[in-house]
Amino acid sequence: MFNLMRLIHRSFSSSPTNYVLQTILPISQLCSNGRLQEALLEMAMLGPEMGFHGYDALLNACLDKRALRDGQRVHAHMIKTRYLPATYLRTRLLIFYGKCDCLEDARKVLDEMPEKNVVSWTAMISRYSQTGHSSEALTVFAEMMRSDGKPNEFTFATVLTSCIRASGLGLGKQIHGLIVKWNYDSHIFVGSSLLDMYAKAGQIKEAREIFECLPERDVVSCTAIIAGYAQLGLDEEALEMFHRLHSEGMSPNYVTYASLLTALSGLALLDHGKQAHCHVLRRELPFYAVLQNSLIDMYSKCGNLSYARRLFDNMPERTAISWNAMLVGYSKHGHGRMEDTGLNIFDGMVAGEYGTKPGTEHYGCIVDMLGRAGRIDEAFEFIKRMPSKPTAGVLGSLLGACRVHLSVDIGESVGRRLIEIEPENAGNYVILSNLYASAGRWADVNNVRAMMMQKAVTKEPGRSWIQHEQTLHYFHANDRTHPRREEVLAKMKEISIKMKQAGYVPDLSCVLYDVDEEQKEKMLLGHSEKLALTFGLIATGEGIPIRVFKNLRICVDCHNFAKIFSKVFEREVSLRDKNRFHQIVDGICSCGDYW
DNA sequence: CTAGGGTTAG
Repeated sequence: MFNLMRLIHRSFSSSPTNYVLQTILPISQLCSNGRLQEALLEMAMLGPEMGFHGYDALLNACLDKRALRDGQRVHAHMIKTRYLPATYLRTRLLIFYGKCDCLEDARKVLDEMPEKNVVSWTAMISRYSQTGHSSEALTVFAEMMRSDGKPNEFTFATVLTSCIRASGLGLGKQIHGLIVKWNYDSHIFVGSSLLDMYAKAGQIKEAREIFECLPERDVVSCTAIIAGYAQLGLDEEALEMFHRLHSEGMSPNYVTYASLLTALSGLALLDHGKQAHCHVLRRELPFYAVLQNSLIDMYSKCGNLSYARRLFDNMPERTAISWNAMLVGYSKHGHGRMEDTGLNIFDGMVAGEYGTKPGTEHYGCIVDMLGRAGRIDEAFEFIKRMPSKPTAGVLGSLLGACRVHLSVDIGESVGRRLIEIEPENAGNYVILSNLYASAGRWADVNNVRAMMMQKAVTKEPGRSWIQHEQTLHYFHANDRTHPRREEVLAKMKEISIKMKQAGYVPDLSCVLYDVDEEQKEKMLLGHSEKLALTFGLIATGEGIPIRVFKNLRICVDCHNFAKIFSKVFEREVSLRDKNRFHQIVDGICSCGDYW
């Protein structure tokens, strides 16, 4: 380098163009030595002779430091000296503004470019998409297509991520068509973006197919398919793909672990979750908030609140998600009981104490809270006072509360309304018919069933499982598939007698069929969570806690059964259902029977 | 010069 400089010096020292040596070379040297301010002083002394190299060096230095002010001075200098930058330099300017989060300025640079190329278009699209401005990203993409710009693999990889967020799968499919037409579909970046799009749209089969057709796979594409499954609650499939990633010789990174943990929390596999945690620590993967948040969630959903709390306390920086995960943990474990505090906070919001007025989601929280506490009338009044139309989520949580607290009238009105809004959601029909059943209104039960059949809505079948020696043992209601079902049934007969002696009274309102009482009792004993509990008693040694999981919400009768079970057999029982954790010790549940 | 996958929430 030094020799080269001397060479340049010798050949140009007497030439009129030796400005390169005297001015621009020092500027780029100052820039690369991090002495940006001095370089800017040099610039101030010069006119248009700054030229391409001078501006390029300065802009690069400003970009490195994200020095917005300084970059603006460079830009101003170009304008003042009437320098007309070429496409490359304009693109650098665009990227600079984009990375400094000045999207409007970046956009202006793009608009004023006499000739745009793929890079300038793509840089703009990518900045919009990375800052969450999905529809703007799509607008720029559309403009690019209209003005005959030809997208490349970079453009496709980036634009697809905005499709699902801003416009739905329709546009995504059209772009998919272009990708196939121009042969970018086997490109690994484009492919992982594509499969991610289909997965996020719920079309996991398509996503899997794209994944399988990729000529090569890497951590990112594997993580995309794992995350896709995990986000849809297809936890076993997610685990399967995680194993595949391993067996194909790749190493998971922190994003992979975050998604893996989602799947593990879904199945409540605490031991595997701990293992994943160990791997993360041993491999010294970056401990970003994303990863910590998913660990907090995993521990809390797997029943280990104190670990979750320890992680939370040790976080150097918490995001909103960390707080949510922790709060959800407490509330699912029944440590909530904070209706009055909640109402206070809400009133404070209305009074403007927190700088934000309550929005739909806050009204939703209050409705949920009141509903769980059995204050159904108040919750219903609250919904009427909401500033906007109540969402299906809010109505759904109130309907659930009506079921638990047997408020038939309000439940009926909420349920009917909900079915109008969400006719495809099987849960709505099921809860409404449960409610009718508990009131003995069998004609209405049949009516709702008929509506369900007519609209061909199907409900996810209820099942419970228990982990034993690295295997998950699944049970359906009246299970006929488990290899040890005979043993379980025999044991069930035996324990039901002991249970009754200890005060278990079957809650017949939990049966959804109009049959005689003896039949009802039999049906109750066939519930999947009871079968899993019984299996746990057989399979594990004395005094070992039994942990059962259910994919839907646990029924009132099974909850009661489990409480007495824990007392009679001196076992700690933990029951995790779709929404909540029930930690039962000596007949007392952590939820305080507050669902 | 420009690119893909991520945690919570009835």
